[in-house]
Amino acid sequence: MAQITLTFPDGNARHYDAGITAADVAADISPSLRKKAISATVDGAHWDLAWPIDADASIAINTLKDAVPALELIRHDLAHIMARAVQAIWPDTQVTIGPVIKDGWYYDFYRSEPFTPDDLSTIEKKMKEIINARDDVRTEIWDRDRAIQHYRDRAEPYKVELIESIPGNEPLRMYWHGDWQDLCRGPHLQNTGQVPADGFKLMSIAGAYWRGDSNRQMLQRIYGVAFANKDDLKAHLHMLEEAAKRDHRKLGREMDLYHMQEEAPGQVFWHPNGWTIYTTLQDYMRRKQRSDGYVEVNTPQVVNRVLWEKSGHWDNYQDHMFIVEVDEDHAREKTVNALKPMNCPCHVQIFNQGLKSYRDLPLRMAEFGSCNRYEPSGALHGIMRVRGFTQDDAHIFCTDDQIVAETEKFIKLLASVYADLGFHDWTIKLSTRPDQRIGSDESWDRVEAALGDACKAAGYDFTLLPGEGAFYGPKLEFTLTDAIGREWQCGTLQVDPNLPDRLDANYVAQDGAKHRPVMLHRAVLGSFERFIGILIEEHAGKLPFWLAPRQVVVATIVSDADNYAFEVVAALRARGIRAEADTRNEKINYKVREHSVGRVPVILALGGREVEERTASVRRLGEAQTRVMTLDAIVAQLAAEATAPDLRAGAGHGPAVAADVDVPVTEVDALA
RNA sequence: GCCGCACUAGCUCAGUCGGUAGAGCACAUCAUUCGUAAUGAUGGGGUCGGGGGUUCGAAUCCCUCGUGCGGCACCA
Repeated sequence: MAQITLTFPDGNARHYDAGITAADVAADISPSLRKKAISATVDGAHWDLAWPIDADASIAINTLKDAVPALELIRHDLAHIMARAVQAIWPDTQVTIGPVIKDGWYYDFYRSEPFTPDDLSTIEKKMKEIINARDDVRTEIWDRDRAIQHYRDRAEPYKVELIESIPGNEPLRMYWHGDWQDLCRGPHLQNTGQVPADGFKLMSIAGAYWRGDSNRQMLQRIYGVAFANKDDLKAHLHMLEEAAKRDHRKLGREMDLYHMQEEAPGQVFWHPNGWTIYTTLQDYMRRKQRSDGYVEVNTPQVVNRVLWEKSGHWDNYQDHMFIVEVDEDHAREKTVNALKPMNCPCHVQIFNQGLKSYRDLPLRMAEFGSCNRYEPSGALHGIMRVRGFTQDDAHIFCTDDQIVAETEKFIKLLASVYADLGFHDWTIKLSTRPDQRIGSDESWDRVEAALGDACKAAGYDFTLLPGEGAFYGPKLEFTLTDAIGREWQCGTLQVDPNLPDRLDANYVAQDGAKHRPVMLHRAVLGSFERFIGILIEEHAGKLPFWLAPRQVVVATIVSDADNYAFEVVAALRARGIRAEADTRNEKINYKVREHSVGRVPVILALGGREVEERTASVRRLGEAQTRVMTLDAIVAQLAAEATAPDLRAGAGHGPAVAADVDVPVTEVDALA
């Protein structure tokens, strides 16, 4: 028997017969380790204790104290334990797949009767029985035919299909605890008793399509979360409760920002407070874009279907457009229009007016474009996914050679905006060529590389989303996360050589001939609606002072201070600060609480002393401490804080003055 | 769009077995002039999401439509 050398994390090495299992290695170290062990890490791979090791390797024995492998195994085996529990309670249930996900796992079942929320506690109880039974985990290698026959005999067609779709002809690993069996590549715990029985919770039931295909059977998915112990579970559940308090839908009501109602599903009724955030953000973006060399345009809302047919959207997205029919003069055929679902075809119409020269490129054409898309009902989500929204949209018309530089310039603009708005944790995803696409592979190679290079040049990493690009070109997605960690695409940049072609855009190049420009579709915020939703959740409603809809409330303690309160409000408003007086006949405690709940960043309290001394007691949101300051000092300080970041002294992104000067793009470029 | 769940006063929620709807906050009026997260009293407020059905009788049971929530699918 050949000998192998296994090296331990402390650098020591031992020699064993080839084929020794990780469990035997653990036993060789100590009997207690053999008992506590859950798995091994062999040359970096997560290794089942029962698997043989055939060659020299590094090895580490894992116990429940090793968080990464432990959580992986706990969650993984809980998926199997849950499937066993479900089949024990409802034997007519078919099992499909059950992977580990962030914080837990899910398992998809087929059963004719729906699971109810009450069933979750029944299943949990059964799972705890299985854990307490401490059944040993056992695996066997089967060949495919035997496995397929087994699942045919058991009337488990989903498993049959699963095996048949596994490429190659390799044998499969079968897995048991007790008399329950599943198909699984492992690794696994030694026995079900190694799962902490009080560290998991079943969370929800949901529908999910078999194999993610909406044309196929809808299965029932049960989600669970699991941690190494009860305290970690409790901490996780507590975090979810805290996150729910930051939900923009809840805060939107509490702060009186907006509402939505049945007659206009997926569309926002902005209230004065919310609209203040919106317009403040829009003013800011307008300045940022102008100083970055964009020109701003505005295009029609209702556009004849002919343009959408030319652009190709009618074929692909007709069902997702709001159709507007007009019956002029009772003509036999009504004119069919669509509310614009995007701005790009209209921007090409502007580009196409007159002749464009290569000297005009890159031409950066921006619009705060109101769009309407008939999104599927199930997709709507607060103000984050809506049917009526406004993009901070722009299209950069440029040459192939300008793609890298323009993309890098855009990423820098986006990074500067996100930093100004308090976001430091965002990610870039590069979506590459899908199966169904147009254009040559060489062209895809070139453009995908251009986007990746631009990211690196701007100093940012990205992750790949293979096959997720649009049919005409790759895209960068810039994602932010909401209160409970769901990711939302906000910024985007897409390379599109197709639309200029379909809409016959061209420019005259150095050679005197007409050439096609490339279009970069790009947005920093994405939609104002979604971005404001994220902004609210990120700041838990406590927006930066310059964005806060109600910046200062001047609250009187006695009615003798009323006139001074109006004077203070007037002084603040004279400096552009959003201030209002609260002279109601209420106690200061009451006023402080109400405006704190309403997320007003600064409360100025006025009593007899303050009237006397022309001061105010300054209370910042979230701080119990107050500071008495003179009125002049307060006005000066708050006026400074109310200034948008791009207008502050030393703001790094382009001269603030230039923002208001109307100059052609090329000249701004020269300035930049 | 699909699966499941929900919808009761402006908001948050209670409402037993089918017997004619309640609380707190908010709002209004009055009293109170108060020093940093809820002063007290009184009062008004409801087509129980819409429609249909079962029943002597429906917030409650059934059907249907709408909207929302959690997922899935979708996201030009």
